[in-house]
Amino acid sequence: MRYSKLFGKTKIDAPHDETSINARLLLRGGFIDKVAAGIYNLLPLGMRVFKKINRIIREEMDAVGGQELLMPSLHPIELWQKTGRDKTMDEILYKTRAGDKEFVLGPSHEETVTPLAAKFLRSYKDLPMCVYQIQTKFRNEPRAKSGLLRGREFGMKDMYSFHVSKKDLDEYYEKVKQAYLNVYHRCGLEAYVMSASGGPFSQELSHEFAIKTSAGEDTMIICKKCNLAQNLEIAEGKVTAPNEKEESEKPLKKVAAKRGPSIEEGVKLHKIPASKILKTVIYLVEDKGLMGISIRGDLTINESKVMRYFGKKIRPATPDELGKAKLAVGFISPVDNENIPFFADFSIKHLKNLCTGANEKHLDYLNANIGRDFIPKDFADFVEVKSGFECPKCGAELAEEKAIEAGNIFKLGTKYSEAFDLKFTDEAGREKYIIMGCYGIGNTRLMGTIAEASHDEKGIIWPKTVAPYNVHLVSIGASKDVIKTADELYKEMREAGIEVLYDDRDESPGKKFADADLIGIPLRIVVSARTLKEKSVEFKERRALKAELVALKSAVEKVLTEGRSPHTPFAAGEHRR
RNA sequence: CGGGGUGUAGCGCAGUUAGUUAGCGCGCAGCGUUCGGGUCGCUGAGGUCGCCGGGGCGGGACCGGCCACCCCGACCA
Repeated sequence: MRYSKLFGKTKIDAPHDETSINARLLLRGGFIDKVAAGIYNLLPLGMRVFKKINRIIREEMDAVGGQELLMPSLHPIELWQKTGRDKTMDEILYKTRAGDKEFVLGPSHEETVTPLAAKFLRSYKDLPMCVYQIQTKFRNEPRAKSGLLRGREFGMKDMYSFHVSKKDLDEYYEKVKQAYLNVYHRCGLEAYVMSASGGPFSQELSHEFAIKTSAGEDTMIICKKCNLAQNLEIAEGKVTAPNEKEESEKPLKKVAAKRGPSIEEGVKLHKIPASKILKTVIYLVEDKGLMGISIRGDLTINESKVMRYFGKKIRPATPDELGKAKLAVGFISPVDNENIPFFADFSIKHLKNLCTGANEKHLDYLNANIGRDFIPKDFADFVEVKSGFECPKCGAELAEEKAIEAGNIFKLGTKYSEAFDLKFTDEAGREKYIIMGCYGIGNTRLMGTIAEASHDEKGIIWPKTVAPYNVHLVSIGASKDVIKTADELYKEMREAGIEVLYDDRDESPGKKFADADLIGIPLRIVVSARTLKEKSVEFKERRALKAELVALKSAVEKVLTEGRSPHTPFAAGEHRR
C-alpha cells in the first residue's frame, strides 16, 4: 500500500481530555475514528489489525473444534422474554421496533444460539458440538469509556458449546481455556486466567482472562511464586498477622474518647496499633436491613465479598439510616449492641483485647474480647486482599497488578437449555437437557488492549502477528534514484508476498519517521541517497523483540538479495538521532 | 444515575472587565526551498462560536434550559 493513497492519515494531536492511551494512539495513528462515545469507525489500517486478530482467534477456535457461523444482530424480543433477560438486562439492551414488532440488538447470543441448537441437536450422537461467530455486539454501557476498551457497539467472538454431561463440559472448558491463552500469547500479550464470580446471583463457574498492563482498569492479585491470579473482587489470601504473643483477657473498660471517626485517630488517641482496633462498617443489605461487619482495623472490607455472602445487593448505610438505628458514626461497636446483627471477618477471630467504639459519641471500649463481650453471628471472609498477603495455594507473597479483562468464559449449565427446551436423547433413550458453555472474547477490545500493553511515547509497537503491515518502506528525499529504487523494492516485496506499507510521500525525513513510529509497523526499511551510496538500505526495528524480527528480516533480505535488485549486500544499521 | 470538567475552521487551542470585519498552530490548496527525526518562506481557501430561549443599543463572552463529549464514582451476562 502506498501511504499517499491510504484512506486515513496520522495526526499530531488528540483531544487533551481523551486520556486513555489506546484511544489517543489509535486515533492519532489513523487506525480508528470516533463517531460518538463508545462508537468508532475502523479505518483501513485498523481494519487490517482487526482482521489479523480475528484470524488468530479463528485458528484457535477451529483448533478446538469450533465451527464458525453467523447469527443475526436483530433478535425478536420474544426470545429475550423467554429467559427474562429483556427485564434483567434492560438498561443495557438497545431495542428497536418496526411497526408493532419489537427487536433487541444482540448484546450476546444465548437467546439465538440455543433455539438454533434445538433445531439440530437431538441425540447424544450429535454431541458434543461447538459453534462460534465473530460479530458486532450492542450494549448500552452506562459509561462508555477508554477508547476501544468499553464501547457501546463492539466486536466480539462468542462461542457456545453443547454437551451430554457436566464432565464433558468440564473437559472441553479446559481445552477452550488453553485456546484462549494461545490467542493472547499469539497477540503478544501476557495473560492470566482468573477465577471470577458468575455474578452475585449465580453459582456458575466462570473465568476471566486478564492482560497485565499498567493502565489496566481492573486489579488482580497474583502470587509471585505459583502465579495464581485472582480478581480482586473475590481474591482470597491469608492475612499476615503482626507478631502477637498470647495475651490474657483484660477487663473491659469504657473510656472517654475525644476523636474523629477514622482508625488513625484511634491509633493516636489510645497509642495502640491499628490491628488492635475493631473496624465496624454498617451495610444496608437489600431485603434484609442493616448488617454490621467487623474487621481488623488495618484491613479493608471487600464489598463484593459482603454481597456474595448475603446473596443480595448491598451499600454502605447513610448517616441518616445509622441515626435511625441508634448507631453513633465512628463509635459503632458490636459490644453491647442489640440493635442490628453483626458479622465478623476471620481476621479478628483470635484477637484479644480490642479497642472499639462504645456506641455513643466520644466513648470507646478497651479490651473488648470475642466470646466474653460480644459474639458475632458468623465469621466469614470479608477482607480485601492486598499486596503482602499470603497466597492461599502456596503461601508465597501476593502482589497487586493492574489488568484489562479481555475475555470471559462461563459454564452455563442448563439455564438456557431449560428456557428453550434444548434436550437430547441419551444412549438409554432418556431425554435430558443439554449442558452448555459459552466463551467470549472482545476482539475490538483486544486491539485496544494490545495498544495499551505495547507502546512507547512515540506510538504503538504492534507485535508482528497483528501489525497492519510487516514492513514500512520509507523513501527519503526526492531524488530520482531514491524514488526509483524504493519503487522497485516496493514492487519486489509485494510480488514476494510481503505486506508492505510504502511511504512514498514527498515529506521531510522527520515527519516520515515520526509517522512510522506512530503507526508502529515492526520493521522499517529506509531508502535514501545515503543508503544508495552504500548500495544498501537501512533496517530499523520498531521494537526490541529480536527473535521475532530476525526471522522476518532474513526472509525479506533473502527476497531482496536473490531478486532482481542490484542493491546488495544489505547493511542493517540503526539510525542515529 | 451522582460528582467534576470541556464544547470556537478538518484537528489542537487562544479569545481579558461585553465593543468594528473572531484569532493562532497543525492540516489542506498553490509557488518556491529543504531533504536522516515533525524544514523554511510567501500566497490562499476554510467558521450557523454545541442547540434553544432571555435580558441588553450591542453577545463567542452574561442569565436560564437542553444536548454532546471527557474524567471520577455507581454499573460492567
